[in-house]
Amino acid sequence: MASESAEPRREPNRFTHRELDIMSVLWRRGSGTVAEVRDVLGEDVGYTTVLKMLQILEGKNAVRHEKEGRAHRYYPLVESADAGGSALKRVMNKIFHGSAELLLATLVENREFSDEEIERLRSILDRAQEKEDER
Amino acid sequence: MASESAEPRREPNRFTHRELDIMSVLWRRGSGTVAEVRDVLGEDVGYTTVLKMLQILEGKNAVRHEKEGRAHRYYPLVESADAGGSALKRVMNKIFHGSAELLLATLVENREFSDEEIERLRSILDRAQEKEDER
DNA sequence: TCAATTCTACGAAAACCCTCGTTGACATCC
DNA sequence: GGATGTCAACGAGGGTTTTCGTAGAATTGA
Repeated sequence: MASESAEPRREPNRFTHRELDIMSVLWRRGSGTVAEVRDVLGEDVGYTTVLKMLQILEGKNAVRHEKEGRAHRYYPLVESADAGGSALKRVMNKIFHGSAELLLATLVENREFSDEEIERLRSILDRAQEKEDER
Repeated sequence: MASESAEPRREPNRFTHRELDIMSVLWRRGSGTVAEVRDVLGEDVGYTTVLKMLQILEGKNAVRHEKEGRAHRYYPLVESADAGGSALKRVMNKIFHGSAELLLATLVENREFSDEEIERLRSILDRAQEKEDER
């Protein structure tokens, strides 16, 4: 039966939907007040809702805030690269059987890339290979 | 009779956590009974829990089942490539600012790929480019 | 036949996620 | 001063997700 070690702890860098919406804004802008974040999200999300989510995220150590006049300015503590790495790993393992190739194939299949874009993608692989070769 | 109501409907191919765990097993194995799925997930998930999730997934048309003896055998209806495409798009937009390059860079950074793997990734790009050139 | 096992069905509890109403603090403008 | 606007805090409501207890049907084995 279930080991009762308590901790229904979530794996790190896992965000719910709304949390991700909000983190996304902070990553893009670097920081944001409640009002600023809300502006980006659209007026159909209540002010207090955004505030609450930011407070929840703060409780999870995903953001921190500083006083700015009478308001709070929130900063992301979790890096988007980290969150992205976790998310990609999850997607790769759960959906693509752990295969990066399958993942990449799906990516390029679902979106039409121009020659230049593909060139840039290719150069990312080149750089990775150089690093590999150095070892 | 104005059926207005703004669809709280979820975008297609979006799975919750547990749902994804279960779909993942079905994608890997091709199909599974409740007991089989549960074996893969580990004994810390209750039998009836797995059954319930499969029934929920069936209600969402993500799986179907056939009778097999006294048990049910479940088959995925949603393709992993479709779910993967949606998931990648979401990750790319929310976390990587819509940039496939950033996504790929993070992917190759987080995991060490061998030369052969990188070669295969490269050939995926080659194929995509050929298709592009044909147009 | 009886007991144990293995299965589905159902319902509801528990946990979590998201939302917003309300309050009170402070600031500004008249 | 009083009205108005912006802000954080708190708490609770409602929805969704995840879990499991219980019941009953079918099968197996003694």
